[in-house]
Amino acid sequence: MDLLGCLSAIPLFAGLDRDQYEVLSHIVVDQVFKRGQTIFTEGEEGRGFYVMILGRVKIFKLSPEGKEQILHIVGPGEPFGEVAVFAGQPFPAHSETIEESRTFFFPRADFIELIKKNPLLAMNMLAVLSQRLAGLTVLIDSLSLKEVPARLSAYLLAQSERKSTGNDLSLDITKGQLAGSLGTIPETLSRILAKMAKGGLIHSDGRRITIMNRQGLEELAEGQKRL
Amino acid sequence: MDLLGCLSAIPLFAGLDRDQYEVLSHIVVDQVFKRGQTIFTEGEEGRGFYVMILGRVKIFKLSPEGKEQILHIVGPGEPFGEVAVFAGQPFPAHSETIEESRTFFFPRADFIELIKKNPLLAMNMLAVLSQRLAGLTVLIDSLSLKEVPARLSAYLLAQSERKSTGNDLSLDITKGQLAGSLGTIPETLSRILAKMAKGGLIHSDGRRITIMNRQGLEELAEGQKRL
DNA sequence: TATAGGCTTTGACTTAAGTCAAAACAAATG
DNA sequence: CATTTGTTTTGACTTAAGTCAAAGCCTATA
Repeated sequence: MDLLGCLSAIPLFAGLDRDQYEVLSHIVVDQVFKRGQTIFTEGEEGRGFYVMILGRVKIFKLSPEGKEQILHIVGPGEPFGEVAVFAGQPFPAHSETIEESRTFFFPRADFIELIKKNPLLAMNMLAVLSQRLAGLTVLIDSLSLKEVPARLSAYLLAQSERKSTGNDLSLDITKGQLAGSLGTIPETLSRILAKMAKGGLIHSDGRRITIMNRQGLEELAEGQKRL
Repeated sequence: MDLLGCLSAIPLFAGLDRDQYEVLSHIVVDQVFKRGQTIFTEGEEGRGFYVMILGRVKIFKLSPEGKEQILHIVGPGEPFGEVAVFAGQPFPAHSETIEESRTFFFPRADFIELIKKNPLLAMNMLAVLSQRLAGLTVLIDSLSLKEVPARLSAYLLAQSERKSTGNDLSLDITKGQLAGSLGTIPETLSRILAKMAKGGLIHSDGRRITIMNRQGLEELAEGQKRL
């Protein structure tokens, strides 16, 4: 797809006028990555931010022992790496593609110029950052105050909601990545899925999962019941 | 202190000119709270945001069983509750004063008008949100990838850094609140402090703590050593 | 200064979830 | 299609941190 077409499909740039798209198209850097490539590393200086055009990246923290906590999986249309642009700090996390990807890179200085002249763009960016903040808040809540079965239930319910595919859903990430998103490890995830299946809450076959008892899952997610 | 004096001491409003302070002073609502008062509740609609003038509030999540995870303790000069203004979502967490406090409240609609006309204000707000995001990122890292002794060590080191009072420091929150900030409970915190003292890492007497072995604490914080 | 309420500590016990190791399964590539 | 590489599952074991209950401390105020 052409530059302007891509740009106008990005919610962050919604409502901008022709001139502004023009400017954007001049400062943007079109990039392609293979699966598993690092886009930036925690601690690295942020020279700009990215918008995902096609594919997906994981944004994650890494422990010294190599355990990953995924903060966010970024899909098409979403920006990432913005924090480093505005906070004047290095990137606070790592990012790596989980599939072949295409991104638009916007150099810091140019973008700041642009945003200073476009209140709407500034408001859009404030909305994006605020939503991310709300998102991390939910993650903290779940890591600190819920146990793994509750987190997994919430994830499955959210997923079936988002895709509105009834009670059937197919994981769009590996179970290892799912474990990393839920703040646990693959072994534990595996055991809990097995337990949920045994308890008649779900039916699980590889990546396809069917919700057999939605209310049960909801109670688990709320912490009203235990597995 | 008078309105304008207070306003000009707030980093978020740094660099604004006289006219803009004038406008701010007209839309601001000066509020006073006693210790332990709720300012807003998770899920409540956000009609505006706050800046702390004097005192402190805790921003926290609550589990069904009543356990608290503190996201942030807001002190003088810092804004809070901004997410609800820009994300068009309800407040994502609770807030309650931990001491007698004075806040400035800025109603949503008025403030949005103002920010649309002031690129500098927008940039300042972007910086604030970005820093918060980076902060939550660190919290997630520590909750998910570190154990309690490491979190506590990091906290003590950061505290002694921030106050640059050598190896002596005095906790400025209760141990219960500290536990809530570290994602644990008072009993666990108490035991770990006792263990650290026994191990010669610190000396602890009520709220005063002396760092006896800084390198040891650093190793603990990094996860290179265990308690 | 007595007393009530909130903090903090300690002990005994339970448990969720992690580690380590190995097998079983998929799936990707030459 | 065969083999290599990565992912998922299972089992046996360990452990950090939580629960519950009780006692001990502060310290604020009446």
